[in-house]
Amino acid sequence: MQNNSRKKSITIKDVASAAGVSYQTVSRVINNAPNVTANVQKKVRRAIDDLGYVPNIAARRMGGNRSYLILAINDRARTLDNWSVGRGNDWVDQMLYGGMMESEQHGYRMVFELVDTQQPEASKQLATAVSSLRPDGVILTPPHSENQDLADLLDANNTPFARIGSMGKSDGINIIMDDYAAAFAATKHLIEFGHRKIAFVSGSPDYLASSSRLNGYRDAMADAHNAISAQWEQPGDFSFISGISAARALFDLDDKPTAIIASNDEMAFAILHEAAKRNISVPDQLSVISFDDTPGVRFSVPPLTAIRQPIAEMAKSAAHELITNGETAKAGTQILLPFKLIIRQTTGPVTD
Amino acid sequence: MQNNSRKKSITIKDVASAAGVSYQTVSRVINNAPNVTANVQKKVRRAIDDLGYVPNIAARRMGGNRSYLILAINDRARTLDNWSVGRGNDWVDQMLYGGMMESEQHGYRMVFELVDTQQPEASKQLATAVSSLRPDGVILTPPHSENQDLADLLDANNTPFARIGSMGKSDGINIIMDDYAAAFAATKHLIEFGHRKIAFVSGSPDYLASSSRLNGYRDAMADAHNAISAQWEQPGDFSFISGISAARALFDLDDKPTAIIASNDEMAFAILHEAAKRNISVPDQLSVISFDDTPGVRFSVPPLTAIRQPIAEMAKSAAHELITNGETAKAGTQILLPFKLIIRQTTGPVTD
DNA sequence: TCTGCATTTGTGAACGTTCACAATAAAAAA
DNA sequence: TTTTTTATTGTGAACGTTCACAAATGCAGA
Repeated sequence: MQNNSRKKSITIKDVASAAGVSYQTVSRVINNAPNVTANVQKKVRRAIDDLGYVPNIAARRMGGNRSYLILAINDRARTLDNWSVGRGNDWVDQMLYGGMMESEQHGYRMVFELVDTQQPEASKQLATAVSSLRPDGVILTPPHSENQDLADLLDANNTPFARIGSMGKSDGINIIMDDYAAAFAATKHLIEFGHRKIAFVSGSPDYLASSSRLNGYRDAMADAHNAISAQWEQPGDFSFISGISAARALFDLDDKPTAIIASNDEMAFAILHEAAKRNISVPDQLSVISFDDTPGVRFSVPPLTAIRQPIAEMAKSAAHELITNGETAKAGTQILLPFKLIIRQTTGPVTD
Repeated sequence: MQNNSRKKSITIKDVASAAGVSYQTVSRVINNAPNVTANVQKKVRRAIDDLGYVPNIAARRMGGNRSYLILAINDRARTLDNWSVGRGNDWVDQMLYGGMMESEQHGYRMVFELVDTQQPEASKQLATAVSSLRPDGVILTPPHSENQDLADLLDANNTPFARIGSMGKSDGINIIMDDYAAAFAATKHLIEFGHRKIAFVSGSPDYLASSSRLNGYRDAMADAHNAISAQWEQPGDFSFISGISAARALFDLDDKPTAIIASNDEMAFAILHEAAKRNISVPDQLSVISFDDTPGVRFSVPPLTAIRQPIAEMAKSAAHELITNGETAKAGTQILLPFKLIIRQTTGPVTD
């Protein structure tokens, strides 16, 4: 089978002549355009099926102003060592699953780009990918979803984008989980185990998620007629070190909490670390719940009970939004998705 | 920023007029074509940098007969439950890492498609993806790398493909690990722990990998002047049930082996299962090594020591081969990659 | 029946590249 | 020099689709 000549494929014109209509009519059918008689529709669809015609994505991009491509930006950092102990970046897998399924339904494709964490490399890589592919939308995942330079670049390029798993920003499309409800549920989970003295380590106030999570905790406590001692609400900024400070402050209290909710995994690790140092056994003497459920969480000792971001669903939602609303929904849309509480081994009943 | 009109981008003609040459000359520079004077090269490259020009991949596809796209086919099956315990499909992640890095260097992009395991859906999905994208190459991963229907389809479409992690077939480009060396190393690892009575459960004889692995085992044994009792070589077919049969046969022997090498993870699970049933403690009374290191392996009790397929490297190699040799290397190329022995908790010293 | 308007269908151009080949410039041979 | 050959540069067409608009058809109201 020689292949020196240009590859021949079935084109829209082949379908047109098979169906006895013009190529533009075939195009209308493909694009579900209005004003095509049912009869013609049927003829064309039959011809498409008979010939096994599939529109060429590159030609569609050339002719029109859509590329039928969604670009997903993920973090580049990973290592073989991580993989061999199961610490792969499962974001990619889940995004592909959620995003591809959705994209496919609309005739779209997803292209992945692994981007450096540092500027200016990140901007350069993104710019190249965008110029080359001209995607109809870009999905940003952590840590890039927090990178304003990338968002600005996309704005300048007039390319719609969605941030997923971000802590909440006010421009672009933001796909976030229902932080309030999640915090409420986490608190309730602890209350059901008999905990009353539940502490909360909040995240950086720069992010919308932080206050939502705090409010969820407060309302769940109020709901259970559980008074909150002011000292149980510790400030944090999502860093390990801020988690250590919070843990120390809480463990030094006379009226120690029996459970702590940390606003992210990193701070929860810190709490576990500090507890181990003081021989406070988890979950016997202390229950801990964290937010985000990043991959490393499964490997803490003991494995953390955590609120998990619904990554696949977020990607699906992001793709959907970009494909159907991309051009119009740039104004700071927030899309709220349900969370999931993954119960592992850091939560248990109170043991007096 | 209005966007009703067609999106304007920097084209090859913009670069041409900026550099004071014809667009074809710019094209030559982009494609590293010969017969361009150093001086003109420099002028053009400067103009490209100044304008931030990046060739449009869709237009390149339209004009020429390359699409600059590599299509990676992965298995569609996955579930949220798996993800929450860390059983994601890390193939996707690693392939993206290895494949993308390589593709990028050549101006290529990777597109992923998750394909059903059953025919005829699999063929249909692949056909659609191929017609729509017209990729310059396709990478097939397990279990699709063993699906001959897909290979035939690609052949009919005149689309080069590479199978990675397959057990070895004789057409297309096959990226496989060095099974012989891997089996040799696994055997040696056991010998170093003091094992002499090492059994081997082989895989289905339909696959090239099976005999390579068996030979590696035999040669390592010979190398250590370790005689192999005929009964220690048990046949298998990669299935759990065949692993059970082999385990029973071995455990019933008077001269029981102290270690078993299984030709894949599935059969190793079976051996672990049967050992537990008979209260044979691993690794104290029995060491086990498996091949492939599929994600589930880390979660066996105890976690299996295994030979790992170098997925990222395989993807890299596959992409490289398809991009540089795709058209010509269809005739059954085999590319051998180094393996890696991941030592976990099913191997240990002999305890008499 | 005819006019006018809405609906449906068709035609030419454009998108940004590469290909095939033509034209020019440079180098070698006469 | 002049001619021939070779290396370099340029031009028109093509790729497969959509867009913008033009043409044809259908259908109501006069």
